Amino acid sequence: MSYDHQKIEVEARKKWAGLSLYECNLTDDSKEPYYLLCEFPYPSGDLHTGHWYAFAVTDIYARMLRARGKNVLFPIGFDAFGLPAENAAIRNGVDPAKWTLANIERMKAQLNAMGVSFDWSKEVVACDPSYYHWTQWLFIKLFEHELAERREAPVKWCPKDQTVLANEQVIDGHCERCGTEVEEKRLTQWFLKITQYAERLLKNLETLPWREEIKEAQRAWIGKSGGAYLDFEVRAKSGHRMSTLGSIRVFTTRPDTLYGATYLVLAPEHPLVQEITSSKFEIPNKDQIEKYINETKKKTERGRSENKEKTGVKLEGVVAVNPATKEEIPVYLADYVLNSYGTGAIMAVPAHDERDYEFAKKFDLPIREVIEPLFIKMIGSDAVRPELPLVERRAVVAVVKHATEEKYLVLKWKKNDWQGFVVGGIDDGEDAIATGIREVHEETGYKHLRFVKNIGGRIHSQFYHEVKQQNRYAHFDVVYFELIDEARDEISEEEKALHEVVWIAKEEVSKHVASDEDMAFIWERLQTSDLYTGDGILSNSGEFTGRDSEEAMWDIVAAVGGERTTNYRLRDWLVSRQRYWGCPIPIVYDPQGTPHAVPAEHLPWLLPTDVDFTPTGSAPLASSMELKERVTGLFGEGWTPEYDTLDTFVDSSWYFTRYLDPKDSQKFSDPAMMKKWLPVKRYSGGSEHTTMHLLYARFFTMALYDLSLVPVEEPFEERYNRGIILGPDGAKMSKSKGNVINPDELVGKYGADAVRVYLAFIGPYNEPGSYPWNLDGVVSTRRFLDRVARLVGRAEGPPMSKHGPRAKDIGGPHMDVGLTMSHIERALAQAAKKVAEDGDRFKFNTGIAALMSLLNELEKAKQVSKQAVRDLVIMLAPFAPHLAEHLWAKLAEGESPDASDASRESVHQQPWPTYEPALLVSELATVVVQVGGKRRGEITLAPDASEAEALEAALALPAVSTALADKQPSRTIYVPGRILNLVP
RNA sequence: GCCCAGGUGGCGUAAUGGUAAACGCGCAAGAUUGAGGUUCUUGUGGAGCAAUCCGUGGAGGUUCAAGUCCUCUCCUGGGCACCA
Repeated sequence: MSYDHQKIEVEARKKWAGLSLYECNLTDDSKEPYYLLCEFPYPSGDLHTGHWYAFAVTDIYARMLRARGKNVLFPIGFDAFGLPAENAAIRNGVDPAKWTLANIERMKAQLNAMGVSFDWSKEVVACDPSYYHWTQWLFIKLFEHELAERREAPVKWCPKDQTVLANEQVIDGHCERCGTEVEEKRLTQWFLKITQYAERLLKNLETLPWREEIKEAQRAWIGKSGGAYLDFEVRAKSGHRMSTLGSIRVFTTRPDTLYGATYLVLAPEHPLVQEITSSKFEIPNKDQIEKYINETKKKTERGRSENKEKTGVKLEGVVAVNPATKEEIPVYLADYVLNSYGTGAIMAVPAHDERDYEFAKKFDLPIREVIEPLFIKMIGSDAVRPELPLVERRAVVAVVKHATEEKYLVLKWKKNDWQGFVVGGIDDGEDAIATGIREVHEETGYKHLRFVKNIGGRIHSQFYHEVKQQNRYAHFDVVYFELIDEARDEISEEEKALHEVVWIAKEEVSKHVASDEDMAFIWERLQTSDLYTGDGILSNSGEFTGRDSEEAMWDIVAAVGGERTTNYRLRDWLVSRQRYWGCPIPIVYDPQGTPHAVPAEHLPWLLPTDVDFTPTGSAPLASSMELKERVTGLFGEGWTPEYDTLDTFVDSSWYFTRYLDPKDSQKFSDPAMMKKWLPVKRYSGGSEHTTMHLLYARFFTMALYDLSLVPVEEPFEERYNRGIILGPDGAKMSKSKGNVINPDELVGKYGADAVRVYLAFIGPYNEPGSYPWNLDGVVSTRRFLDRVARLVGRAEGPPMSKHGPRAKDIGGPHMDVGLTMSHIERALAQAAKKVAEDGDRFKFNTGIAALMSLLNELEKAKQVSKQAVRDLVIMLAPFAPHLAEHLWAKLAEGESPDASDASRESVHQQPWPTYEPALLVSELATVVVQVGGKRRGEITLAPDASEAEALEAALALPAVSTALADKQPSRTIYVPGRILNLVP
């Protein structure tokens, strides 16, 4: 027997509509407030699986919290400005407003069909003038406090469509609509100064109880790096002499490598480039430079980084002076340097930076090593012993290649298992090559070596020398030899006893030297390049040579008059959009072109409707006569409107405050309600909003907090990112793959409740995983709901009022043996606890599992009290709201209506089942008996049985005595109610 | 390349350091049924007749005891990415 989901869904919704169950009374102080928030959707018109997952599952928690006595605010609205409406207008000539509002109506109906308990009385719609009135008002507040400003910035421009493109409309550097190559154009645009808040946005993350990965993503996005500004004098040729032209300021995180800076690189957009090329100075390759700058302009910043091959051009006739070495070094333009980060200029240190290295190799620039690696052994038997002094030694590592084969010489030390290349101390007056030859001869007998090269510079190593029993601080030269022939002298017995000489094939060497960090480093360096990007000991660095690079870094900055500073990857937030369907920027310009905020009495600053959407090369609002006339009428001749609209992320940066006072025409929100309800207790959303939306909303709140407009600095106390639902094939759902599951179809077939329960049951909600959609899963959750319906059908027992006897008091003679009423009571208590607790952690999958277990117990019982079934239905109600409502009514059939329950007509008004805490402690516990950690049996005891009792019971088990072989355990570990481990 | 999160039956997954696989799907056998479906019962990690042994990506380690803690490693997913 199966319930008729379509019928009961319609009936339930009819009932709820009459009761206004979900409307939150914001001013009710009798209950604890709980603000549960879902990201408001874009009204695309279709509710897809992702929406179901986002809203239906979060709704379970909203309903659960209401049952548990909280005053729950669970609002919803629409993020209704945005590109799709405008695209529809361009394609089909429909009015974006009409298109959007029609979609909203359709989505509302779909949302209600999910059985979601949103409080529609708080609804906000971002494109409604009553909402964007306050988006504009808040923007003006930011403008008045100089947190919004105008600046020139590039936009992506499609020359064929004559239109500005949003970043997401640029596919691989081409226009998504016509495929034309995208160009960059500079326009004066509005920015919000989020960078001023970079440090606070970063700092506050420490105190937010969010998942580490969400915080980490935000940290990466903010991208803080400490470093210094250093100034390089620039000289250029004028006539026959070089004369000073000024200085170039660079930003570097590695001022310790300054002595290795062998050239400078400027971003092609760097202001000095313009200055130099247009000045009287002689730049022989001016044409070449201009050509390069133009080529760069065509590329988007993205395109510049996609082409990994380094490009650039030398600024001929210009040199810079390295402030440390006083050397003249060349200056290049290259697009691997971005004008928007740091100062748009870098000092290039090819020996210690990967990108500079690549560039230097390509343009044949000098590579000067100034950092030598230092290895300090921290673990193992050769770890430095802190109590002993360090003994410094000059030494050599000799890497020797076999004469005829691709094999390398490795020594295996017998005493301590160490293996590596030949190592030896340099004697007085000896050079590294001679030392290498001598050591190889002494230790291996080979006598004909050909010196090939030094590998990199010196390396330094601190370790404990086990044979010599002292701490060593060795400074190694690394020399590479090839064997000329295999001629070999006999080696001394003494050396033979120390180590074994082996030849290792090239591929195997890394395995043999892996255990020793410096040997592994040497081998790696021989195989690849002489690039080293780590810290270490300074070399070739004048007075700083020999010092630790990290420790000497700020002294070097001071010595050249540099300035310590911090840089952020985060850029100011560009909010101007050359679009129609967005919030108009409430700014007008006076005849001199100075921007002024539209006075508050003229807000909302309405979006004009007489607009031509056909792309003409200027912003759509520029075509509105009404807007022009409005401005002239209000402010006078010569005044002009701002034609850009705001990024939709601005709309969504404050909507959660509007829910607290959605209809207010006097202020953006109510201060008392904000004080009571903010921050949002739990914010449920998608991981795609981890950086942009979440960071923007945090910035907005922080800025408004500073302006005393909101009472909290951080808007969201908890943030839960949901996983994603994949297609049945395990791939991301997409129309082109044909693996899209349409929820409507399943809802029609199995009912909204079965789909809700399935989505909740599929896995933990708040983990970043992804779950393939499995059709059988919906069938199985429907089966579970059918079983509950059947159980209600056979429920018996005396009618129970709220104040009547609890189930345990009415046990009586018809109980099944072993399934006493108290057994059922226990099962109910455990479920009530677990479902609530798992709900708090958004682990609805195990919550449902607990309900299924409870159902299994109730089904096993021959007689089930109505009270027990009622409790089950109440706990099921958040998951399957329609069915629970139906079953609740069925359970009440034939009972005389109790006056005191008039307000509890719906199952969704019922309190969560309560239970005696004592019921959670079972009478008997199964204790596992282990012998030596292996399971040998189990005993059943009272949960608080003593160790002696447990031991006695355990020793009575044959398997235990066999395993003990009649010996007494030397030790016993007893965890009451869990385990008894006997250690022989 | 760098950073983060994960790897557990045929599948989704569950396990405060304490019986690995709860709950469900699938599968198998049986009961009910005129048949199919539904429903119900039982079984279901691997090897073995059994006692028992082996099992949480792999290799080590800590512990009386490790899926869980530590080290290394491989794989998958996500974020960032020429950010100086």
